[in-house]
Amino acid sequence: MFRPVACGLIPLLHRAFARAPRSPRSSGVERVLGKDEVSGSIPLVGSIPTSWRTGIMPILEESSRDTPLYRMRHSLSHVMAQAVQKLYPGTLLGFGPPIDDGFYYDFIFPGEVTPGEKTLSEIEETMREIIRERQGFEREDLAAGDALERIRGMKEPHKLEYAQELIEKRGMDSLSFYTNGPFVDMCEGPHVDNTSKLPLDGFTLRSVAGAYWRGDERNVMMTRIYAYAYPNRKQLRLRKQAVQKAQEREHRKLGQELSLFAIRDEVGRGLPLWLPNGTAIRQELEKLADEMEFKAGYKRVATPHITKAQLYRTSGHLPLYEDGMYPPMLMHEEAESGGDGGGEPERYYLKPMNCPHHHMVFASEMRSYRDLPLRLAEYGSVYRFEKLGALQGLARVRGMTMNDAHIYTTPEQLKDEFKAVMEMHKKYYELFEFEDYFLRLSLWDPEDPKRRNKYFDDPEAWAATEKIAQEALEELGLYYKVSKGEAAFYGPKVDFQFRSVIEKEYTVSTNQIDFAVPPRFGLKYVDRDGTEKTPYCIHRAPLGTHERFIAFLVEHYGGAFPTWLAPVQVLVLPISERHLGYARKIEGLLRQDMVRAEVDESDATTGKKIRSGATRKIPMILIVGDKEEEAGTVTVRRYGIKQQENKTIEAYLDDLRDEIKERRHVKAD
RNA sequence: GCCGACGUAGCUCAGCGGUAGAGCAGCUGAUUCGUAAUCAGCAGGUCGGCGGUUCAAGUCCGCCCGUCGGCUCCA
Repeated sequence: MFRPVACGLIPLLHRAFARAPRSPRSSGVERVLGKDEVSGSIPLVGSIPTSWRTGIMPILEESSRDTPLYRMRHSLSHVMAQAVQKLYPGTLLGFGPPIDDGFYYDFIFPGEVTPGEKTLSEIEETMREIIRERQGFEREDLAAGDALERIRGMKEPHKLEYAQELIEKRGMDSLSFYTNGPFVDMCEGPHVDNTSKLPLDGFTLRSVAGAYWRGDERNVMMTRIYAYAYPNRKQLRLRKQAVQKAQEREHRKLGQELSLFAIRDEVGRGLPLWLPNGTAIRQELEKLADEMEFKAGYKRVATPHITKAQLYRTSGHLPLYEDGMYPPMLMHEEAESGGDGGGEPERYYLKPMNCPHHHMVFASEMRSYRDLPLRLAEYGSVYRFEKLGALQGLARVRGMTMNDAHIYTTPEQLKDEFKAVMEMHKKYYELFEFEDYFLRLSLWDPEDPKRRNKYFDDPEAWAATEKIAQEALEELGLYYKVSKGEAAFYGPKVDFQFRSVIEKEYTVSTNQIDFAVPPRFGLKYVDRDGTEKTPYCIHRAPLGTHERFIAFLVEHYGGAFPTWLAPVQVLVLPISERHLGYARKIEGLLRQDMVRAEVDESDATTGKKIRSGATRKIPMILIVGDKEEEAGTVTVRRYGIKQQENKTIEAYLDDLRDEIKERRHVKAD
């Protein structure tokens, strides 16, 4: 929804872990794509079809740009540009592509004019006038030189810049132009043949946003106008309704309604307070990770929140990520270690990642090949100074606690360990019943000028580790998308990409190979032959961070958690005051079983108490009145399920224990 | 950080130059109730903050802070 359909690129979406045919050998680097190719979207309604949900490997060929929907949206974007230039003469153009639910166009408005959302309806009206004029779209292909001449005449500097790039860097020998009415745009097309084909009531201008030219903050800030566009009013309305419905599941909204977390400016932006309900979920996740990691041979460690600068110089993080770190605390009482004796104060940083500390744990004693693989795990809290405008509820924060671990391996063990981590992800994802996500294999891009200094320049090591990561995916039969230039600075990685209900894409989990940092720390193990060797390191976080992971869980379950995860698992509901004693007795039994239970002690009516429990999405309400008290039973009313059950207390407790222990999902009606 | 929109009670919102309102939540009382809202009362707001215009400012203007939507970055 947010990304333009880029030109000439074949988007691939792979539903990982799908029970689909093994990915053919030809998948992978042969299919390396540009780093920003389309990723489609959850098709709320009428978007470009993808198989995000169906598990079939979708390949949107270039021809998919030539759908009626695409043409319609693209042509509407030209109509919008024409309308804007009519209303605000002198407005310059950027890009104006169709997107998954409509289109946008980037503009630079002249002088003091900065249209806000109030002017959108005016632009919309002008667009409708243009559509009614029944303008024809005419295509014209010009040879490179003539094309440049034409664009110079159009006085569109950004179009010119792009045209020059197409000709000089990409070697195109001609460019195409589309004319409709008085409006001419350099554009690849295709378009509808006449504006009369455009739906007068199928589009609406949605928002005004700033956008840097070509997405680079060093460039000029343009004004982007977004629009929804569908073939007719009904589909447009469906889209708007779907967006509204999605917002009801948004973790920020549910987080407040369910009292999971709070972000207070008094504490700091991006620094969430975990309320008791949210903390219960964190504890359950930590229990789960403890169990999973213990069984897989991981060892728990615990490391401090602040550390001397030298550690991050050694790791290589400081020069690369200092902007992303909280500024240092200067300790004037201590001379800087690793300094030149010039009396500089010691600098301590809040840790932005756990790996350097884990490397120090590795280095704390002599290691033998017999110690490997050594798997060090920690739910570690880290702090990153994310940009103000980037913060987003729990999904992007400045303080977070990560399901982190570092696995030190010999070269021979690397692939198997990497695969074992993938398998662990699979177990987790099956447990949560996640389905809508895809894997992204992120590789080195030595050509990327913006990041040339980011990477360790060791082509051989990159090639070797990228091969291992790719083979691991292939051998597991996983689908994935390749993204050049998205690797970590220390090695290739596989990211697990999810979309939030408001269709933002996030990395939730990650599995990374690191060949670069262990040598910088001088990490060694003594091999079988008595020589010292440097281990590889795997960084992995299947449960990501509590913050982002829980944000996704909230949206995934719409706030209605399975019993094992629910902040309040059982609400005991006495019919009247005389049943309070019995209700409290049951609550006590549940508490002794470590079940998060409450009694509704209000004097509201039964209907009101049920409503209030249901509003809190508590998985089970136990109704206890005369019948139950006499028979020693409870009446179980599950969230979202009409059919009630009456059970003895003992039977209920047994069933509940099993359900929680097995972390079962119980489907609503 | 940048561009735009928006900030009224714990929550959802009305009021848009002339004495701050509603519903829900909260508290008190009555009610003791069998499956998604019992009734009544009370309390709750320097209308985000600071300046300005005006006889008079939630209401108009400016700056700041915050929230949301984008751009960028990332777990």
